[in-house]
Amino acid sequence: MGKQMTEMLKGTLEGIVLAILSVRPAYGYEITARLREQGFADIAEGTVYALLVRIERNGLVGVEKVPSEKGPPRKVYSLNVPGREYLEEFWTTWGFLADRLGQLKEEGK
Amino acid sequence: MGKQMTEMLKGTLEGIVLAILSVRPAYGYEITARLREQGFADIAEGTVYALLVRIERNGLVGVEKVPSEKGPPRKVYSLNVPGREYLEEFWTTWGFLADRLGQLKEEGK
DNA sequence: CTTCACTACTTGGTGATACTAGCTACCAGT
DNA sequence: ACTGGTAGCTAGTATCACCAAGTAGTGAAG
Repeated sequence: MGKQMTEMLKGTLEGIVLAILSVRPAYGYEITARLREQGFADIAEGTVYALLVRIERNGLVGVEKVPSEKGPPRKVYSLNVPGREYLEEFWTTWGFLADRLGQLKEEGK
Repeated sequence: MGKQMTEMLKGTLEGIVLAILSVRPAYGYEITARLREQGFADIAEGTVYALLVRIERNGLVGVEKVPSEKGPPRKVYSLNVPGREYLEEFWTTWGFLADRLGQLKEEGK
């Protein structure tokens, strides 16, 4: 997309990935692919991997190495309890923001 | 609020301010006050001023200096044509993101 | 008349985040 | 041997909001 999307993703991409992981565990390459399918066509692979390292370091996910038939072993991430709490906070924050924005959009027309 | 909100505001605060200006021209101090009323209690003044400088530099707004009875002269910003186009793009981008997030939230429960 | 409070704008430095642009490595098919 | 798909990693860059402090003007309180 463009610069606007890039900036908007700051702060939300983390929540998006956590939300994906809340459905079921997944590994980086898979998450990137799913994002692309969902319309986030130009999210760089490197971005996702860096984000995964970060949320692991912050203790929001657990990791398990699983061998793959095609290529190097996968690092499968799964949301843990602190991760779920963090995701809840994310939805609250997002809800507040979406409310304000929705209101502003109404006023603007 | 917290770190999540800070990060989420990146990219959206600009749109929020442009949306405020799309209703009618305003100056920095006024915009800050209005944001606080609207629930963005802890947006730093410096942040708003820096943002205004940026959108002026990017040619999205016009500026007019207006004397004030109380304090230094006000710099009144008004949205120009490129600014309105940019705001349109912002709403499109926001709409896309809000859609995806809404869908993800559904799947997650 | 000096201090305080409110109005109004400015500036330098910091931290967090996504992007760019590469790289390593494993496997299958041509 | 080479290509393409799978899978993960890294260094450097740009952008953005925040923090902290400062500059100025006005009016009211002491």
